[in-house]
Amino acid sequence: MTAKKQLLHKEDFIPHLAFDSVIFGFNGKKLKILILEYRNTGLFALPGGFVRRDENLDEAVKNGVMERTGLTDIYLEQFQTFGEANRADPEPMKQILEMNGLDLASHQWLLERFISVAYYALINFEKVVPKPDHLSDGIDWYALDELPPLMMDHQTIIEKALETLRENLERKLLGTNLLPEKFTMKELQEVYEAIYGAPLNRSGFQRKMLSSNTLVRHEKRFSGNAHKAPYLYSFRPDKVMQPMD
Amino acid sequence: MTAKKQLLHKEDFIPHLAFDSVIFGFNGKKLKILILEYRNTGLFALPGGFVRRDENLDEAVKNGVMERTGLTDIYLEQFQTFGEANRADPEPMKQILEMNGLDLASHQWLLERFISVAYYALINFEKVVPKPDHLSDGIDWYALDELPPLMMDHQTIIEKALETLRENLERKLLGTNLLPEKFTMKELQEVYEAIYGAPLNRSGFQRKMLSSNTLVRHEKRFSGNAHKAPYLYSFRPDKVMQPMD
DNA sequence: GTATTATTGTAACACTTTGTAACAATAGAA
DNA sequence: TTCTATTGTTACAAAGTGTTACAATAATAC
Repeated sequence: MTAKKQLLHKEDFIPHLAFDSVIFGFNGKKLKILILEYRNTGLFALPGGFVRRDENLDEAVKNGVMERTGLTDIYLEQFQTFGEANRADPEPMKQILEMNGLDLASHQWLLERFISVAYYALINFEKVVPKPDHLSDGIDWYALDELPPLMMDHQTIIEKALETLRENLERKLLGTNLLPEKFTMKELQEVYEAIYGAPLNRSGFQRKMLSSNTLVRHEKRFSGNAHKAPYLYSFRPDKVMQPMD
Repeated sequence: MTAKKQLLHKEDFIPHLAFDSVIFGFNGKKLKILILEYRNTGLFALPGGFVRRDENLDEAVKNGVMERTGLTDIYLEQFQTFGEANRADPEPMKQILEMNGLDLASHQWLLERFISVAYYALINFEKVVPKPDHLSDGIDWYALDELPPLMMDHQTIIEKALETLRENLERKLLGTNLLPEKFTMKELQEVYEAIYGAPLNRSGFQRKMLSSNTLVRHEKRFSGNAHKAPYLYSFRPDKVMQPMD
């Protein structure tokens, strides 16, 4: 057997503090989330990480999400900190360390209690090439209604993320971040419907969007189908709320 | 000189983790906040504290706010975690420790970086008897536009708290928590105006509140003044959102 | 008693927003 | 040329909002 590796040095990180990220993408039909699968354990979890001793919390999360998605410039929003004393069972983490051939003694700190600051991210589905982290061998998109059983309180974290996303959708024009630069009114409506989980009235939706003075109309898009071609739109950049301000 | 005391034992608490509370009260005219003044330092700060190693985060905050206000059953809501690497300057904390005659070596951990989870509380102004904590000799109500200069990023924390309170005011019927059990329509309107910082239309406010089906009308209140007596109202308990769920 | 004053509850009106259905325009296929 | 699916826009009713007006009324002054 090879010597056990050390990967996460205790002295580099703030102890007992972690972050988790709920990374939303929209594939044209459904709202999806990136989920990690840990090597040989059958354990699924949200992408997360730890905060270096001299690193801003926001930066740590930004870096973590960048590494998983390959994207810079990501819409990221902190939504809640989870601090129940018993939110983590150390057993699964122990399994993960063992399966990765890591030295248990020097990674003991990972089995202790963690307070986790949770963020959600909105990304353009088409641009992402998901990449597993050091401890996992799989990362994949899962629809909200087809999630695997998740570690710890990650199911709760996702539910809270979705709740916050719904509350902020219109106020912060979050639709932008889930769509390509230019999109049709129908595509925009489908994003809204995927997030709300309910159909919206086509006419009313169009009227509200147009009257909100947040869209710029561009050329039509000819899809090759036998019907009237829709206009393309983009969001007025000055109307879109920036992340983390 | 007496031997230096030890008050906060490092081993009892989660390191690098704190909480701060923005405790709102309404005195009938203005929205106010509880601010601590540290002994002989001229330093002002939000009431806060640390989390014991086996204690739920929410519980730690609840206990902290209970100690400052003397109230149980407080409306508390977590709204943001502040994790900038440089949010704290260790000097003021050093001063506070010295002025309290505390042993610097054993309290060294208090001078390190802290991530702070911020909560706001809404309380019935009349019922509170504010009590300073161990390190401070003063605690007082300050109107939002008359705050003293505050330590660290506490001014930012207050602004964010107010922003969140405004966003949640109607959706979560937060007005209840700042008023006595029974109140007049005018008093309710004054709470809203204090939070929004802007006057509201009397007739429209009344109509909206009554049509929202969230108020119960009780007997009139005769104030002894020469005009029509207003009805008293209370919120329908089943309509009021509970804290922390 | 009666008049007076300040405040409250409610109605009235215009105006805006929203829900819903309808209709004309149009890109491609038959 | 006709047909089909989808889109942009209009029309109309219903609901909601901003504003003004007015009647009701609790205490005081006379």
